[in-house]
Amino acid sequence: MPAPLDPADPPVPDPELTGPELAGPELAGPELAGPEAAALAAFRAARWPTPAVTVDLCVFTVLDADLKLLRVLRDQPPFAGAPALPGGFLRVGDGIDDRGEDLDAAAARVLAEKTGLPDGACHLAQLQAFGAPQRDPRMRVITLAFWAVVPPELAPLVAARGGAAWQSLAVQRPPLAFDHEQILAVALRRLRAEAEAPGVVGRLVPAAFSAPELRAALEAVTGQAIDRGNFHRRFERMLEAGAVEEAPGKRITGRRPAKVYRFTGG
Amino acid sequence: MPAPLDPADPPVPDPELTGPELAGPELAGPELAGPEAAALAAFRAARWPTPAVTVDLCVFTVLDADLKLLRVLRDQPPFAGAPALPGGFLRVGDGIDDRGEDLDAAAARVLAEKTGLPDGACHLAQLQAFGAPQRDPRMRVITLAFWAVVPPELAPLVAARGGAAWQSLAVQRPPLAFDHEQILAVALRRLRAEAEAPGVVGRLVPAAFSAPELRAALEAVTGQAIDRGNFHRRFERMLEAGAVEEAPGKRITGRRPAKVYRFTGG
DNA sequence: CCAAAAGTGTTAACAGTACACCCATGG
DNA sequence: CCATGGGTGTACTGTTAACACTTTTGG
Repeated sequence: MPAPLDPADPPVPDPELTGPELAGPELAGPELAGPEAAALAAFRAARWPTPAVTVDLCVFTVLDADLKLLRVLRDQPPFAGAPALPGGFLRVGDGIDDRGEDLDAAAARVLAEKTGLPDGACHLAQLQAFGAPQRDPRMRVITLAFWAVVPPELAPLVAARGGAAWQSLAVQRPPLAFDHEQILAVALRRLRAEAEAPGVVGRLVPAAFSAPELRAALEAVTGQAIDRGNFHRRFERMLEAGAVEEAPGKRITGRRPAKVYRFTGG
Repeated sequence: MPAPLDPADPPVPDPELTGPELAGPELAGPELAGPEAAALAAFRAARWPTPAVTVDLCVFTVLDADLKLLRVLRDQPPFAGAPALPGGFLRVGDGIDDRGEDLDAAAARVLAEKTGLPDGACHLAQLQAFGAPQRDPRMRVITLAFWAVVPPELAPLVAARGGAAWQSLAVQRPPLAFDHEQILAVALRRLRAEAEAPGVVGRLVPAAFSAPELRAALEAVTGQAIDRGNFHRRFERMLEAGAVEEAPGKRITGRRPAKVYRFTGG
């Protein structure tokens, strides 16, 4: 079971994260009148035990026809030294007046923190929640898992930042900490299922790409070979549908050069 | 945005739900020694603001070739009197020694509470988390949405219990409270995508069913007509694959009786 | 010229669509 | 006997898989 908790792991109470406790009665009242006010105050005064909520990211990219995952190395126990998914706490504010950030915004923020990439450059979508009671040995932590795809041209930029690095998924590797292997398995299924969806397939290759490059990227993602001829016809359909268009230039590979294309915004 | 909170809505602090606050330093230490103990204690002592976490269910059934949703009526503001998805709080225990229940277990428990149905009789799977900051006007609440399919033969049993009732999705209806319409939309997409998956299709019809009944159920779920002849061939493939088998008896409908089948456990 | 990779074509099998037809039953 | 609906067949179409062939390049 995982909690990213990242570099500034547990014992560093970020002033932005720590605030007044959740729903203290003395914080109860914003501006509300009528019969609802009583119910509101009572609702907030009742203290349910609440779990810690984190966001974990499965960030993928395809480099050199090889599917890679962004991983950090934990510097705190538990699992100190082990690789893990990048993640962070969901910002909740005080829960009453300051409601904190949306789930998607939290994922985008963590992604930006770990990669330094501008928002919108990557595909980012929610996977599901993971919350087995013992998934974090320290306390009850529920994580909202997201998956993301970073365009190959941007991938080298993220490695420069501290901690994070690209790990090939095609080779033997040490297991991820917590239940992150389980999360990765679900994310991989989702990535494969949606590899050809608009918004995803466009991030598997550079902005300008050749048909063989796209085929190789899809092969890297799905893990199985794609017939060249059959793929070419699928690609021609994408051309006719207007999903891709020819781009200027040619791809020089040492042998016969290939035409280059780009995905159309629309 | 939603928080089910259900009959026993906010101001009734369930003794099973309320416990010591999360991660008080005085609760820090179970049995752990070595250098990890310090980090553990520090981690637990640091208090992050945590959101309330609930579980909301989109429970479907097909009755009389009509797709229906299980809904409750709220008896507390906000949205008093409005229909809503059944739901409840995730049990977390104290988060340290008592870790509470798994997410799937929470969903199964809420489903059992609202329907009285035995576990395993229904298909139940996680959808995703919904947590827009203002989805509940009272405070920050994150809900883990699940979707479920109840076999038609068991559906009449649930209406007997308090509050919950089946609402047809084919007719005009008042909107659900909070963001439950948004959750329902996602759940419907998922139901339609997985309607023919094993474990789902078997819950759309009674244990003994005729081919036309299954066709009608799928039509009710997807909302569009299915050709009889084409469906028959698909059904024959299911027969040959061993997914379904003939059952004794005939379906007497007033016209020509139809053969009855049942889904095979394997 | 040759190897390698890009690009093109051919074919069979299969699944989906649309529609026509027969058969069994209750009234 | 007849209307209704269960059950069956057929022709057309589009997609996929498998594989052979041609073209273009660098060495």
